[in-house]
Amino acid sequence: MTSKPRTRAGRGEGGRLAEEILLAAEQLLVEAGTEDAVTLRAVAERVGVTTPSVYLHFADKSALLAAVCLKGWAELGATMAAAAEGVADPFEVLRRYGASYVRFGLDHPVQYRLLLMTRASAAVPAGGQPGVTATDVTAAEVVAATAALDQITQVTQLCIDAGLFRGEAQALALSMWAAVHGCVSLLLSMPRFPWPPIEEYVDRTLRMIGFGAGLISRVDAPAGTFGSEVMAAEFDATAARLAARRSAGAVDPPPADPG
Amino acid sequence: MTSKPRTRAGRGEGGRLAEEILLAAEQLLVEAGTEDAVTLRAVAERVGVTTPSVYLHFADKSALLAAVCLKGWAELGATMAAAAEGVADPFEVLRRYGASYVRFGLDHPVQYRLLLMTRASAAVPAGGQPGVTATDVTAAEVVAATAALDQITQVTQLCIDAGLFRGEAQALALSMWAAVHGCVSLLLSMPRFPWPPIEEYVDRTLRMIGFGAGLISRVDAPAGTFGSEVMAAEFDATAARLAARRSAGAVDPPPADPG
DNA sequence: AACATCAAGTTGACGGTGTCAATCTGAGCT
DNA sequence: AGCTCAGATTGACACCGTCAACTTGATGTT
Repeated sequence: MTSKPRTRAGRGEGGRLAEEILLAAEQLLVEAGTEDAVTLRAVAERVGVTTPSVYLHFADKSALLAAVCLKGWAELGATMAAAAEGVADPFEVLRRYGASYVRFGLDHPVQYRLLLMTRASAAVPAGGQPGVTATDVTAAEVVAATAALDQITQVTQLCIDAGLFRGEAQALALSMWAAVHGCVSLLLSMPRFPWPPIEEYVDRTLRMIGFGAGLISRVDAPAGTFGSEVMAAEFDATAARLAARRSAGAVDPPPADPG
Repeated sequence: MTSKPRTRAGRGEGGRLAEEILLAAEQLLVEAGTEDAVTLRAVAERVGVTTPSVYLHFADKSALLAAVCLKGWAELGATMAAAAEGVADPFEVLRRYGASYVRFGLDHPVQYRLLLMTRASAAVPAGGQPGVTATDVTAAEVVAATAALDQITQVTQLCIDAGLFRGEAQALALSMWAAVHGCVSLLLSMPRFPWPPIEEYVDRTLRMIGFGAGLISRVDAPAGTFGSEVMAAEFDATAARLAARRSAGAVDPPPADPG
């Protein structure tokens, strides 16, 4: 079964196997598209090593899976940043962050589900350094997950500074996170549901939560009430004026196709 | 191990065990808080029967788990309806639907996760009758999941009829679903994250997505653009007028504490 | 009341899983 | 050349979901 003879690792170089194991696990994960295809035996065989050897480098199976997820999530921050590069308008940055967040989730469905759609990954992000030894991943795991949130929070703060939002950046960001995460989660959980075109769905959700953030952060309605009839007329007037000023060219030109 | 002697079931009455199995599985699920505590052996022992007997009533383990989830989700529709009973304002109904949806998810964490936070439960809700034989649950599973969505969609349509929203009800409802589901999913996935008070978090998210729905459904900005500076002033003016009219008592009185 | 029927339930086993204690082995230092 | 101990293996354990073959007993019929 084992193909390569595999020269044994030297004294200090034991960590080499760790990387190979990580890679093999990741391959199995994306190939099969489900985490229960990632068997310690399958991983070990692919690397060309016996099963219990995995335990020399990972505390247990869940630690291995966590490490795999972590590896994928490292890209997200950079991806989001790249999607918003050169964009000055913080509101537009927010939209692009959201869009690339969703795209990332759909591109890495298994990792996303493992990290953010399972029970009780540890949390309290205080002081968690990414100095991950591939064993105490549980702490670093949450750091990776909240890194995206931090990025969103920062841009939200910029929106506040620009006078577009009001209130606490973190609070607004958490709700926007819920919206984008909800999109990803639903799309992943119900792939056969008759969704509208994904891009439209995501964009509509982003505009709703974004506009909502702008408006709600200025309305000091008591928590727990919506108001109703008044709003209809008010929204109409606002929408009309926004459209008018928009067509007058007072804002950023529409960006190129967000591919 | 088996406590009761268990009189054998009669000819046509084989379905009696099915219910007991279902109940035992549900108990194990909520007691342990995780689905992998629900072992066919554990379930069988709790009922007082041997393991393979389960297969006489459920196709396999996943069918059993699906049936358990289904049982829990049956309540949701009624819960949502009850939460909005006697409320005339469709916008307020929407808020209460959302709040009770989230509350339901947090109250049934395991069932919620199993049904809406795992991979690829079947879909295409067309014509799926809830005439569930406890075996072909996969179809009825999705019916239960989308029942809540349908309820939201209907009230969204009422909001459209009332002139509060514009556009396609289903599309708006899907985005609002993403927001509330996102709240539930995040709260369940990261219980140790330093969340703000849950009620505030949920209410804020609901107001954001609700206001956003009202506003965005009237702004025909090209998809993929947000606009920016203009909005700030516009939002200020809108918020001020909304607050003024609100304090003039033009809308529904604030509801009692939504407990 | 005796009997045959066949759904309801059991027995025993298979292959697969994560995990671990005990053991071997060989690369690198002395 | 030989020691050392990190690196890797052996063999086993307990548990899992699942199934084919078997037993049992409540029921409808005679």
